[in-house]
This record gives sequence, structure tokens and C-alpha cells, in this order.
Amino acid sequence: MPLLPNFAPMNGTAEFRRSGFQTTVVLYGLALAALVFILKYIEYRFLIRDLSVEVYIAVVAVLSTALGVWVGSKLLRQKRVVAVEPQPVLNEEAVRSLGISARELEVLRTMANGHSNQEIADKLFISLATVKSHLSSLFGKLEVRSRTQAVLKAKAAGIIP
Amino acid sequence: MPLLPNFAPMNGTAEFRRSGFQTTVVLYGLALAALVFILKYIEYRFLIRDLSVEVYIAVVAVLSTALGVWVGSKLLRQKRVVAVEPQPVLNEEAVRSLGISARELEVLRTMANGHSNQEIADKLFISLATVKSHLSSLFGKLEVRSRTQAVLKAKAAGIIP
DNA sequence: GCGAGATCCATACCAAAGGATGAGATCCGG
DNA sequence: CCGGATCTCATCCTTTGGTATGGATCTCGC
Repeated sequence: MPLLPNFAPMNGTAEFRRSGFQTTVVLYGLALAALVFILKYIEYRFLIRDLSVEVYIAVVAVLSTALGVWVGSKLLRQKRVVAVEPQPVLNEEAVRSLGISARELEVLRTMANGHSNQEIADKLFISLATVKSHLSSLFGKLEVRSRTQAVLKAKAAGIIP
Repeated sequence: MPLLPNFAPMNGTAEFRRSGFQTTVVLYGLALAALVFILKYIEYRFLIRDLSVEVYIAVVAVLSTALGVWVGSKLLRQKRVVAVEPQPVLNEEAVRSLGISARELEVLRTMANGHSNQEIADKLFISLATVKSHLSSLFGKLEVRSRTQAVLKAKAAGIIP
């Protein structure tokens, strides 16, 4: 009875990315609260009666910008982690000309990072049999007989980084 | 899973990073000017007489944060380029530091060209058992558990072309 | 000379990879 | 709606890879 609903077919990292995103949002909220506190402190202590509103605005702008930089770096680091395994396609000409499908390409990329078939299966949420199936057709299309040769040829063709 | 500590060498990427940084700074200045313009526009048009200063502050904070996110992503993308582009001109020093012998290195190179153990044995005029023996100690020294990982790590360390 | 390391080889065992075949499910363009 | 492509999975089988253990030479430096 093969009726598994095929979760996360395109990448197994969705959960990780989401949790990282949520963490960042929480931290952003805390930082925002701290920022408000600092502003209020400044407001009632020093500036607001003596200096113009423009100065106050400037402080807000600078602090908010810094906060934004931090948030931006946080968010982008997520993408970087995700992008290590599955994403970039350098030479999709070769991929098309060889008739390599999207899923086969994912298996190829994961394998090229030194993972065993079982690890590939776990990462892509498929069975070991499916990994072997993809690799078999992949070896045929690449005209190789082992994973090491496949990685060499795929790199030479620009299919993988 | 981060298989290797890919140290980016300090070669031709420094210029690129600096020019990218300068571009970002210029764009940041332009964006800041635009931001000021927008704020002034809002100020003299709608809000400032009717709504409280807090609303104005909030607008500034939101816009500045968005700007900061953009700047942060810009700056961090530079780092990403540098990190993704390793050009190892290195090193035969690694061979010594890892204690890899001459014969092991020959087996490693042959294996890295996609040959099976039997093929390595034939090419080097030794028996299959010897190849396995060399590879076993090689895997130990490289701290890997498969030939694919070994090739990856050896290439990253620069001991393989 | 002697020990250490390197090279070579063997045997046995288990795990992993690869090949072959078949088949159900889904999707999509004609 | 059908057929082809894709993705999925299973099972059986053979080959290869990797580990462990042990032993035989050989060289080289102390």
C-alpha cells in the first residue's frame, strides 16, 4: 500500500527554515521592545525638551537601521544554510540535454556531498529503493558505473558546483 | 554534515568585495535621501498636524528597518560570494600534516579519477587486498567513511587536483 | 642490530552499492 | 481521456566497498 502523501518533495529543509525564521521573529520582537525602552529612556531623560524632533527621528532611524541590518543578516543566513544542498543550478543546459529530471538532480547533488544512499533517502524523505532507482537511471544518463565517476562527470559538465 | 572547513584564500576577491561595499554605501545614501523625501512629504501633506509624533516615529522605524534589512542582505551577499568561491592553490603541506604516505597518495589520486578498487590494483600493479589496505588507513587519516567523502575532503585540502 | 614505518598480501565478514524487473500513483499535454 | 514522463517503492540478486586481523619483506635511522 504505497500511499504516503509525499511530503516535502522538493526540499526536506522547510521545517528547519521555518523554525529559524520564527526564532528570528521572536528575537526581532525582543529587540524592538528593547529599542522602545531605550527611546523612552532617552525621551524622558535628556533630549526631547532640549533638542528638536529631528534629532529624535534620527536616533530612531539609526537604531532601526542597525536592527534591520541584524535581522537581514539573520534571515539571509537561513537561506545560505538551505542553499548549501539543494538550490543552485549552474548549467541547466547540460541537465536538459542529458534528460536529467529534477528529482534525479537532487539525488545527484546530495550524493555529490558525500552522502550514502541511506542518508540521501533520509534527507529527501524517500525510501532507499527510490534513491537507488534514481541513481540507476542517473548513471545511465551520465554513462558511468559508479557514484564517484558520476560526481566527476557531473562536475565536469557543470551540473553540480 | 559540514564536511570541510573551506577556508577562502585571500586572493582576487578583495577588490570585488570592496567595490560591492562601496556600491552598497552609495545606494544606501540614495535610499536614505529618498526616505527623507518621503518623510517630508508625509510630514507636510497629511499626518504631522493631525496624528501624534509616535505615529511619525513608527513610520520612520518601519522604513528604516526595511532599509536596514536590504542593506544587510546586500552586505552579506558579498561575504557569500567570497565564501562560495574557494580557489585552493594549496598544498602538499597537508599531505605531511595528515601523515599520508606516498603510496597512499597514489591510490588516492587513482581513486579520485573514478576507478574501482580492482582498477586501482591493476594500474598500480598491486593486489586488491593492498588497495583496500591503503584505502582503509587513508580513510582513517582523512576521517571519512567512504570514497566519495575522501575525494571531497582531499580536493578541499588541495592534495588532489 | 633493532625498532619503526612503509609496503605488500591474505582471509574472512558484514555493509553498501549497483543491476534488473515490475508496478502503483500522479501529472500533464495532445 | 489517453499515453508518456516522473516519482515512488519493492524484491531479488550480484558485485563492490570497507573493516578487522594477521603476517611477510624491506628500508632507514638510531
